[in-house]
Amino acid sequence: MRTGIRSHGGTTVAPAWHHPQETAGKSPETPMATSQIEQQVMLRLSSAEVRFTKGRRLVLEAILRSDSRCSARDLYKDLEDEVPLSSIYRTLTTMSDLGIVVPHHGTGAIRYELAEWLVGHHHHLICRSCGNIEDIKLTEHTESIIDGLVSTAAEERGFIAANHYFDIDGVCASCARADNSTG
Amino acid sequence: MRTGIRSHGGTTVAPAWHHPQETAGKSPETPMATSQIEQQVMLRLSSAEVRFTKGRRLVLEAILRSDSRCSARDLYKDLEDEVPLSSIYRTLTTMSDLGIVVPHHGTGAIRYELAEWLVGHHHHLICRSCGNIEDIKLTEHTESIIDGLVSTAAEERGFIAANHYFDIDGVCASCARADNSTG
DNA sequence: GCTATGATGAGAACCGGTATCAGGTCCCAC
DNA sequence: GTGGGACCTGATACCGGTTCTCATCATAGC
Repeated sequence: MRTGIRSHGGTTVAPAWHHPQETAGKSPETPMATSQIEQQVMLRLSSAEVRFTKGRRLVLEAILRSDSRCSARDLYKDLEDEVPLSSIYRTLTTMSDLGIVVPHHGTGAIRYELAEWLVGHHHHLICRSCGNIEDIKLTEHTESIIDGLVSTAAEERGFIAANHYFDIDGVCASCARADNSTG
Repeated sequence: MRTGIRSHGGTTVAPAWHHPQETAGKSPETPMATSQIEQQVMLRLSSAEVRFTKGRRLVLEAILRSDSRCSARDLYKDLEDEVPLSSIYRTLTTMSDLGIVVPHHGTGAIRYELAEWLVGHHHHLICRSCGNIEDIKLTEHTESIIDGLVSTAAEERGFIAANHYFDIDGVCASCARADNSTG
């Protein structure tokens, strides 16, 4: 676990947390426009001497098109006979190592979403019933309270905090309604 | 995803979030003693009409012995030629459905830890470098602040919050030291 | 254009987890 | 105690997601 470097028979890059933008925990107040995101991704790829090939562009565009986090298979559905599944996996691994996308390990397949430095800092409402995950942005005031709690808890233990997860788990509005009406 | 009921060729039970102790989000201030946990687990199993067999007892004891969250394979290492791997998987599924253990999907295998109603509410410091996860308990005051943030964020969106995750990701003290000394 | 290096594509291999099913165990009624 | 039914176990086959392999292709630099 120490090195964090994976190969997959292709490009080998440094793990995400070696990128200053991640560890600083800074992310834009408002998400970037799609074209701007593509620019930023190209920059990061080139700074890691990784080519922005057709396959990688197609995968990135598919991720941008999809409104929620997506698995390799989801992307493959979108990109069938344009990019083979193995290349999608490879691209996701590369982009994850470069901190462009973030993997979410849950039930079933790993799902990826764009990193916070591209789409802005956010949290999640996770529905236990339908499994849906809603992204939420908290107010600046709330975030500053959370930041305070994080730094206190971390500093007390000699831990260097880089990021925090503040996710809420429960039952979403529509499932709660459905559950009420069916008993 | 709706029903949450899995079979696995064995016992079929209601999913964890149907148990009042979970959804109420209440957990003891201080963790129970081992024997007391075993008592509580027996109670929950019997209330679900699931037997506390030798295999299940051995798996539970192995979980109690291990100081951190463990995977089916970890337990198998401990219980080799006492409980076969397939039975360990089955037991973990059963206990997870009954809300006795909680699965953590991460890199690699699913790792299980005892549910909060048995070991108390806690949060995590996750080291990106060595992968170690440290359990931390926050002060009552801090928890009440978090509870406030949770209910505000949830209520605004018609979401019924049952639990929250407040985990901090970064570099642990020992990895930070190692990283400094090696450059 | 040539060459070194990186990237791709197809498919095999791997691995964690689940399903199947025969056989064993336990509980309860009689 | 014994017979029956429900539950549980153990061995193994199977499945789906992911990674590896390797031949081939593309690109940048000379």
